[in-house]
Amino acid sequence: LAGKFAPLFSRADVMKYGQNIKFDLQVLRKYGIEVKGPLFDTMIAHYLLDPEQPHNMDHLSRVYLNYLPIPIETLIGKKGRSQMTMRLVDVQLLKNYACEDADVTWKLSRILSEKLKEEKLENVFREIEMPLVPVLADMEFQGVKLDVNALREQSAILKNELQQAEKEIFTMAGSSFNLNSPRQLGEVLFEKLKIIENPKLTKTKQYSTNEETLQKLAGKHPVIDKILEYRMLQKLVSTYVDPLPDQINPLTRRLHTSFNQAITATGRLSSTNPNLQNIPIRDAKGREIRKAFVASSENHVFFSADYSQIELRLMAHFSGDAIMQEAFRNNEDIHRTTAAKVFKVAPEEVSREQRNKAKTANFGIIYGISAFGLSERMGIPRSEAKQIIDSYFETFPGVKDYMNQCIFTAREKGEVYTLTGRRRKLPDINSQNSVVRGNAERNAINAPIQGTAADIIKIAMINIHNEFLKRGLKTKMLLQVHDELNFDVPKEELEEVTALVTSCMEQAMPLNVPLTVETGVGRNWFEAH
DNA sequence: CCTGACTCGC
DNA sequence: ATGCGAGTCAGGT
Repeated sequence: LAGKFAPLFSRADVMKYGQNIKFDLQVLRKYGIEVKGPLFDTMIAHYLLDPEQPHNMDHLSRVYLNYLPIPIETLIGKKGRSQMTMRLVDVQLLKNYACEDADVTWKLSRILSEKLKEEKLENVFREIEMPLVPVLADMEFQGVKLDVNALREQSAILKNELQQAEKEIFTMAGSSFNLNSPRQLGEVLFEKLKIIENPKLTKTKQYSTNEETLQKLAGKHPVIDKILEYRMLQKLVSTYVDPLPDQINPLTRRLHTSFNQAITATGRLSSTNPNLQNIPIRDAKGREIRKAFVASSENHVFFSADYSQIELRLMAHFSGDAIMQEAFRNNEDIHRTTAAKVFKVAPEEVSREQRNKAKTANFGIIYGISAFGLSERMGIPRSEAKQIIDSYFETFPGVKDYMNQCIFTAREKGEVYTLTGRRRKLPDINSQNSVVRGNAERNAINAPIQGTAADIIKIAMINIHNEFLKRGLKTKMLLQVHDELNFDVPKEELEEVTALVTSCMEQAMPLNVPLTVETGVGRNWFEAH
């Protein structure tokens, strides 16, 4: 049956409609059918119209067609052990379901297509989101090779350290308990050992034992450092080292993530099953895990390319701030330059501490931070934080104006936009509740920046994918981590691919500051990054 | 099966 | 009380 439709699917002049059409592409691919040409995904169309709403078909059908489709549960049962597969469903029931599914998708597409046009979202839909679908499908299909032995070795070492830490903690605490239970840990620390007077509580009145809280208590009792060590080791083992090998597909022997294109409020992708966008890097022990993400063979290398400071560069672009733009045009170390200007010292006189504070301030700015937040983050008094912020805005007056402009636009339009016209609605921007309103104001500043960065890397991915195809390269794009792309490259293609990827990423969108890309290469992700 | 606390990434 | 995500575990239903 699939064969009869194959010629239609391969026609570049026929639009293919679907709800979550990446899934259909992948199913058809299993039957050797390559789908070509323009796509229309109702899920993604609705995501662009209102990213924070649900995008499942039942919801869309109810809202736009005033119709409740046959729930899939009536065919295959509820989720869980007893759920059947589509193959086992009576063919007459399946026919009704499938035809209705196609009909609802088509009817939705008529309505959503019109709305995209009316709301000036057709361009980002047609030129970015739809062309990205087959790119992501290819990346997911390709998968990444995992060195299982490397992880097994790490697992053995970490579990030893974990046992040792656990033993020492129980000795210091004078009893055993479930260390993975924050509640039990809190009772031991604050009721049994009584390490401080008035412990911080969570919103549900439990003792707070999170990392930030424990860091502040580190000097009070030697057990605290051990607990922090235990937490780190436990996280590495239970989230990465042990589960990852179990998620390898036995047929392909690769790890295949899913990239979700219709989840985030800002336009970023997200990654699940497994999430390969949060593999550890900051901590040395965690970073070792990246050694297990390897090139597909001895003749291939793992190649990584990431944007340098893309969000701050976008702040410089949007704000038009002359000082910040100049720093990027001269390819300066932006945190050092910021520190020099904010603390009024020569760039070469900037201390490590000053640079770190400037770095925190730069990130805080993108997120719309307050003096309070900055003081917490830097571990300094609020008055000092306020001085830094004042000095920051004196240094970069355009940034301050731009931030106010974002909030003004949001109040007027009830939404904010990225460079491609992608939008985020901000219904709370005029809320009477200052907490709720403050949140919307930070979104108004952050969403255009984070969202434009997402637009840019999506454009780069599409162009890179097309160039690979056009030039007949065997290199495969594997992973996207928000400002970074990773590839499996045959050694003989490395030179060409490095130039091509760098160029596609740097030239993805013209801005009034340059975008720069840093690349790395090695046998694995650890070496490449 | 759900929620909260926690911790990993950009 | 700085933005955006996902996974694990405990502990409750």
